[in-house]
Amino acid sequence: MTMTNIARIRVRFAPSPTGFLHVGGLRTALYNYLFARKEGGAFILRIEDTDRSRYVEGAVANLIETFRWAGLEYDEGPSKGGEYGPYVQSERLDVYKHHVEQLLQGGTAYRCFCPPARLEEMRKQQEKMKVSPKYDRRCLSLSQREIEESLMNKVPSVVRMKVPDATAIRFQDIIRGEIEFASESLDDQVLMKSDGYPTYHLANTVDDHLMRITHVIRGEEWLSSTPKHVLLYQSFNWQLPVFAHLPLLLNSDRSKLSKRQGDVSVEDYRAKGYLKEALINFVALLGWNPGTEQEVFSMDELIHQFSLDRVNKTGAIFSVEKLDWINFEHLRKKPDEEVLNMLKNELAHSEYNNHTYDDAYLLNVVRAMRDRISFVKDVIDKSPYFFAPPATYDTDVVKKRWEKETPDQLKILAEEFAALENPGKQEYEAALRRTAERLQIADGKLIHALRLAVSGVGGGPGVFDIVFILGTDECVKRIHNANERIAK
RNA sequence: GGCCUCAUCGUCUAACGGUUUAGGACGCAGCCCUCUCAAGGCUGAAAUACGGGUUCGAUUCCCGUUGGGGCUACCA
Repeated sequence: MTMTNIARIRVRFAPSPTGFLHVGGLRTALYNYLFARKEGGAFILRIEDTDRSRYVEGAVANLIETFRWAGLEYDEGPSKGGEYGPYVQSERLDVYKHHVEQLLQGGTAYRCFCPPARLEEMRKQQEKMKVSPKYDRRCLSLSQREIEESLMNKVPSVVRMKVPDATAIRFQDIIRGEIEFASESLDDQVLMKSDGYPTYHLANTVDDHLMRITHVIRGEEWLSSTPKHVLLYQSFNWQLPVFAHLPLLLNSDRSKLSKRQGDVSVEDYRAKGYLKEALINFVALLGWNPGTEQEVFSMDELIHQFSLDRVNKTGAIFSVEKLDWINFEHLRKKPDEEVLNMLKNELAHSEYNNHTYDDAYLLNVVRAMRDRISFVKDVIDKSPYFFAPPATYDTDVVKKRWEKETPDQLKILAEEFAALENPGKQEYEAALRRTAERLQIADGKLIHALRLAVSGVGGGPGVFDIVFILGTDECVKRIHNANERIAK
């Protein structure tokens, strides 16, 4: 029996449904997930759709599907439910209304009837005078009667937070230590918009409290809004959660990771053929490391080793070279049969989708190619000759390896192959070496010519592996083809 | 501009005042292996932004400079 009465750890990922899940979002979600699983806590998904103008149809379904693909299973959230739902903010409007009312009563918030045009004009003036744009609190001095009158006349209004004067707002961040803001630097933030929807600041803090969130783990872009949230917690007299602001993911020029400079959505990487294990592994390492030299992790290993105090502070550039290597590492760990299934799926979506290949054949192809690829679809791209006879012959290789006596030599080799009975890889090799000796040419010369004839290219698995996989008949056919089509 | 924040190889990072000629990984180059291409093995080039302190001793602590980033909406 321990003396601690610390509540069960609860964390959340709270995206707004404005499009596809960003890799930065994936990392934030992952750290939340890893932390929850490591600590035996709960991982909650909450949709922050309070900006109706940016809402994208289908974004939530897409997000949920991406989570499912990535293996980020949430304990509470949309289409799953939970004790503290609903988990979609647009379904919680009455909750926010109620809480804003409370703030109004308590005097830590006030109504503002200023038209947008006035605010804009004011902001322009302030910028011109090089002072930081802030609301001038004109509506703070409205009398009760004036407020009621405007309300009655249905003058559009918002509710603003009343930031206290001359106060230092301090909070602890697990990753960054103590952070302090002067209240003067804070604007009287809008909490409730004129359309009746809350702003992020209000909805987010109210929900975090109501949903018993213990740790707020989010991107660094929220660091400067945190004092506003702290103020809100204080106004409600609520206990502060623990904050952890994650370093940002950056473009190669060190600006905040964005579109226009390459792929940023998880879907893009999924479509390119990256394994979910690789993407997860890679983003986990962007801002965190276990302190050992291990670089390749399964999800379970990440869960066991993850800890927030090994998250670092510097933004990390998302560069794909290492991701490719990690993908290769994860791919090579998969059993042949699993790669086979992925290959069949790739074939179904390739130009060879009207051919059928039997599993035993494809399994041989997989075994021959697995060390040579980073992506399953590379099997098709790098060795199309396993799926159709060569359509062309690499001209550089032809120039280097194809001589005028080559066709005759290959013809003899083909006859030699044809005479073999149920040959294996070794028998093909023996036959070739025998032939080379008989013709008094170097083994290599015949090998290279054979490779070109059956595959059309100069690289790939061992040539006897290729020949064995293709089979005698196919190879003989291809040799004759090559002899006819390669002129020199 | 203001506020906040960050600063080790090209990139991801290790080092929590001394065991450091600053370690690992990706990428890059070379060599070995080899029928080619890979994989694998070995080797190499490559970093503490700058300037002051503190200390017997600073990558590590403090201050400043510079540079980067975030925020500065009735967006999240």
